[in-house]
Amino acid sequence: MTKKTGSPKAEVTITDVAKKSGVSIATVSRVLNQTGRYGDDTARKVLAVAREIGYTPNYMAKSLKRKKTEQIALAVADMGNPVYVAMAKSVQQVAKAHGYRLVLLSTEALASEEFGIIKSLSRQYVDGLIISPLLYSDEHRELIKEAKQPIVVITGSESDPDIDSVLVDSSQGVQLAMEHLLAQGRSRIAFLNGRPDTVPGVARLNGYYASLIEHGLPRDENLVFASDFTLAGGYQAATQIINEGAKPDAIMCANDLMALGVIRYLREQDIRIPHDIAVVGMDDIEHGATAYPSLTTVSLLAAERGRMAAELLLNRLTSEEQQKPRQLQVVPRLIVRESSVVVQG
Amino acid sequence: MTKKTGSPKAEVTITDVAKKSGVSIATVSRVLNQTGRYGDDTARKVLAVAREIGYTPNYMAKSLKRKKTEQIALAVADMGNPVYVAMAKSVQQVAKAHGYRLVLLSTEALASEEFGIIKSLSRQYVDGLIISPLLYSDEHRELIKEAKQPIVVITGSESDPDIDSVLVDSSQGVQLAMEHLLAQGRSRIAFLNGRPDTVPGVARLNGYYASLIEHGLPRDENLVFASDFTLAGGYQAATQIINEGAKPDAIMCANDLMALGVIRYLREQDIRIPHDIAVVGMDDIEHGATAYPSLTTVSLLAAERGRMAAELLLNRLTSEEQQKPRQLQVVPRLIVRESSVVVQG
DNA sequence: TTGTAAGCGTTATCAA
DNA sequence: TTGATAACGCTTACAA
Repeated sequence: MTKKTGSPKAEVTITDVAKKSGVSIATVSRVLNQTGRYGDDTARKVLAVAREIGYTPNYMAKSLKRKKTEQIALAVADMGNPVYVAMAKSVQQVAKAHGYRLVLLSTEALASEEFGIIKSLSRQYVDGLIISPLLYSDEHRELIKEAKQPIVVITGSESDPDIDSVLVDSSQGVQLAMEHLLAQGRSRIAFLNGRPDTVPGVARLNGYYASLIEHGLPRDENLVFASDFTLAGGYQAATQIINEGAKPDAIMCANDLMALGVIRYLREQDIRIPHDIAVVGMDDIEHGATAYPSLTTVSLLAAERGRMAAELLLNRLTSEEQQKPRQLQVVPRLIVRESSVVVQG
Repeated sequence: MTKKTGSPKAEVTITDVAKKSGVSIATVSRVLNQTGRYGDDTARKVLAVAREIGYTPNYMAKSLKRKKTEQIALAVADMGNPVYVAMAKSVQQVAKAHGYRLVLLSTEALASEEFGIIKSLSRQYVDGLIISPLLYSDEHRELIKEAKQPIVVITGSESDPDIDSVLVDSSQGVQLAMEHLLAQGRSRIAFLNGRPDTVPGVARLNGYYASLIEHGLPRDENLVFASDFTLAGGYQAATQIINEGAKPDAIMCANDLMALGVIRYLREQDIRIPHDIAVVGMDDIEHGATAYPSLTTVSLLAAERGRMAAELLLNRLTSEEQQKPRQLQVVPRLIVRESSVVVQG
């Protein structure tokens, strides 16, 4: 009997193991899952046969029956943003500690993808989902409530009492940074937003306006810019900010990636940071600390939020009793580095 | 009839739809999948009912029957490394174009995770896998050949003719960079490796030694360092390189992330780059172009390799005829930026 | 055009 | 301690 190379390898099932070891499939199942009772000899035999013929369980069948996959998913807008990677890492830790695996889903900032994931969660083969949606409309919320699997949302400050959420008020974060900039004597502060039609986009812009009002500063639309939440987006927007003559003495960026792009452009133009223009970001990604000059930023505690969300979700998944939805909150923290304070001397 | 809030939502199945619309489950299936023949009226009715009672297919059952999930997985060592993100993005594009979804798996540089993924691929609920393993032992290869689902490996130059692979000789890449540094008049070139027990670690170190030999340079073990393939790893190693008195005039880093960490430390110490020490990385991540000074690097065409691997895999998945395994290769490219050439004037 | 029924590979209940 | 057997929710011959 020869094995035809390249032919689709036949699936060896629990039935094969049962036949070859002369027991019933029920017994094989019990031995393999160490459930119920079975004899020592039987176990040895079954295990040996299973190894010999290369049995490997079919998880499709298994989870169809058990109604669980022991996997959770994390859906974020852009894996290219280190802040989401940091979040993913802490989610993965928690998941692993509970015997769950993490599946990463990148929506590429597409609302359609977000919808798709929520709508047919079972297609992801997971028991639950953590999602940090870029868009969070009523429709999103409706879908989330109707979902058959537990979902935890990581988002801004607008919470829905019926949805498990981990919140952070990034508008407040922007205000923190604005205070700082103002305290440093900056007065023409430009705001570089990411996509303004997104949850973070809206919140951060609002924070900017709120600061202006609080400090009795004029609202100058010529100082407001928008681009993508990316390095390239920041770089590209910087060319605009500089060349359209807005003449700011500081640029408040909606995230670190953009801020890094801005720094790059300013440096290329020999504009001194922070002397000529101060730059502040948001998210506290590792590259910010490493940049030159190092980037002042506002931490939104991504890792912490990931951990909280994961614990919330796993608690839902593993605990028996029905608990009502919970909203957890985290508060932004300002991290001052070189890009915003002029060193005298 | 009241809906008990918070109670586990009951799964609505194809049977419910069938009952409520007064047809058989077979018909429902046909309508929902637009397969076989069915009457227009029936279709309308079924669709309406399905929507009304919120039917959503159970993918577990579906793929148990059909033996396909229309998903593929990409397993990489560290999602925190932008080079893998770039790779993931191009894989995702190809996958999407073929109607497949991409599931991201991060092994956190753990060999055990890599093994686990290959061994029980069915647990990932995917039809195929692309893996860029940090370790690639005989055992890895054995497992890959025995796998029931197609696997494509993205790795160095040591190919196995029985395994679909996308290769790049990073040793050659290091040599390219070394030529460049030597041409710039550097003579005490330190090598900062990542984990030396990994595929890239071994290859890159070999490239370094090969260059030395080729140019008749002495092999000085005091110039060889190793750390993690991360930003923090690079930073930490730089403190060693500088403080242990190796006195190099250039540092060849095994990847960009490490190089960025090195640059950070050198700058903190007011060591001029490239004047005092030139720095070169490898991978060509976006942050390298943005760094200060911008980073000379060697592109290993990550995006390109991702695309090739994805196409190879999807071809396996969708084409009927059995083809024999293929090995594709890509060649490294030097990208010269500020960190390695002194500008005169 | 539709329905019946046989699986897909498991787990789990119930007898033996 | 073990074995039949009925699900799990779906697709797909085969019949009607």
